[in-house]
Amino acid sequence: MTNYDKKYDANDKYSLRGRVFQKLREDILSGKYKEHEELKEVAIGEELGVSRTPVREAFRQLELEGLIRIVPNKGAYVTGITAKDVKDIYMIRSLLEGLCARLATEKISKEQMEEMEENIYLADFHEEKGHFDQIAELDNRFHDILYEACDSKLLEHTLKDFHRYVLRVRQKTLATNTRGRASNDEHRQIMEAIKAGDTALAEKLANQHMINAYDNMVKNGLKEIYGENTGETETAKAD
Amino acid sequence: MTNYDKKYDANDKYSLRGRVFQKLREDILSGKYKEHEELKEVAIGEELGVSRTPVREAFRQLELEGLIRIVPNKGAYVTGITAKDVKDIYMIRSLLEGLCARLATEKISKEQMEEMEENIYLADFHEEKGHFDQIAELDNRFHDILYEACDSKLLEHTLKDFHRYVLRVRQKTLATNTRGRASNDEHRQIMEAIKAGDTALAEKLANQHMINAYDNMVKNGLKEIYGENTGETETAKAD
DNA sequence: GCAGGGTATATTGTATACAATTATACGAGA
DNA sequence: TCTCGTATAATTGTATACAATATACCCTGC
Repeated sequence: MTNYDKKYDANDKYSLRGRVFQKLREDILSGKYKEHEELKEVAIGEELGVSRTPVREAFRQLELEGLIRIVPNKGAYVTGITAKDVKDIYMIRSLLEGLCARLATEKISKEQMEEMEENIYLADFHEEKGHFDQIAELDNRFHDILYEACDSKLLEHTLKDFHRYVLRVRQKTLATNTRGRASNDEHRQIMEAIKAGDTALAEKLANQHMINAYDNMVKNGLKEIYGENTGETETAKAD
Repeated sequence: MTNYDKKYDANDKYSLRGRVFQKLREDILSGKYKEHEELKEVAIGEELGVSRTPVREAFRQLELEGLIRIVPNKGAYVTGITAKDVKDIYMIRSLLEGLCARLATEKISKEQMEEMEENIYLADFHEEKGHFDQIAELDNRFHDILYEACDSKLLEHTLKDFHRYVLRVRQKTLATNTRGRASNDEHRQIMEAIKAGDTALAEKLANQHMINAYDNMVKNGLKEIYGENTGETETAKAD
């Protein structure tokens, strides 16, 4: 939750535990393991060529990240994510992204500002070309820059948690071309407010950005398809 | 992070791992293990009469809760909590407690409402008697009621995380008699706003409650004594 | 045929053994 | 005396063995 040092993160990619953790998280977020699917220690271990020990430790971490649920003496199950969860996350994120934008306005470095401008420029380019994967990638990156710029490890970590969590929605909702452009336009406005040093505006725009993103999801049938495992693999803008 | 079911929480108190986890968390929060102290797997294991396995798993959880930091192949260290961490937490909590109060206004059950009123009544009583431990206990409970009443597992879990985390401050700051009464008065106002169904007021009051709590900490020398391990054991109102 | 119980099996929980890594102590050489 | 390197000890990382628990199936009795 706090005091994170990139070099020694729990996601330590050099230990077996860390690799198992990352692999499983990836596979859950990408939809390889479906909701409510049971994860068996030996099966995962054999698949990755490791013993149960690192797998078990990875499970404990995944549980605290909310990706799986461990029932004592029974098993580990991929957690479901409900429409209400998504709604709650966006309510929370709306406030916290606003706070983050406000702080970032005062703390952002020159390099971060430049990367943010470049990000928006590139997103425009890929938008015209219809490169949806790159757009999604840049969208994620925009928010990560913002998180890093707020100069609060705690807020950064909290927001990254929520952001990562909501990425699962991409497995559930369809891509909508229009949102890509709208989202990037909102990013640009936020960036300009930050550049202009207008804390209040930056906060307000970031608040609204989340509300818009959520509204877009609802419009695109979040509620209808939720919890049904449509097997849909198309990516959506999850912001 | 979500979908928590009390019965099968990670804090599972029947497994050794769960007990070790709770014990260590308690000991860190209570100050038995000081900041930057190294926790050795065998030592902890022997002390609690268990092997390294459950200790290691507990460590992984404690790390994700931010209470310790694990350096690969080196050791586990109790994380420090800086004055800036505390400031950040209160900024975040100010927003989220506000959101929570707003949601609770619409979702609170009759039983929760009654417990909240009783809580305030009892706090008044203990305030007059000077029962500081009970006041602190009731203060914590007030917030827990609020968290449970907002009808959002995610928000509840997030707020409880932050709340628990900030309890460590009690090891660092002195008790102030005046804040106890002021805090309870604020609780009463929040409760009355919720009871009256005034969402906007409830949110605003909860926002301000956090700001006041933080200001009080700063006044009482949070910055000065922070990170110095004063060995002070007196409890403070951490709200 | 069905309900209840018990045994077999699968799976997780814990302990221990072994490997890899890091820290420490000590001595040789400059 | 200082520095570097090597050997040794301490500690964590991983694998495996064993224990406890839950599940499934079959068998028995009605």
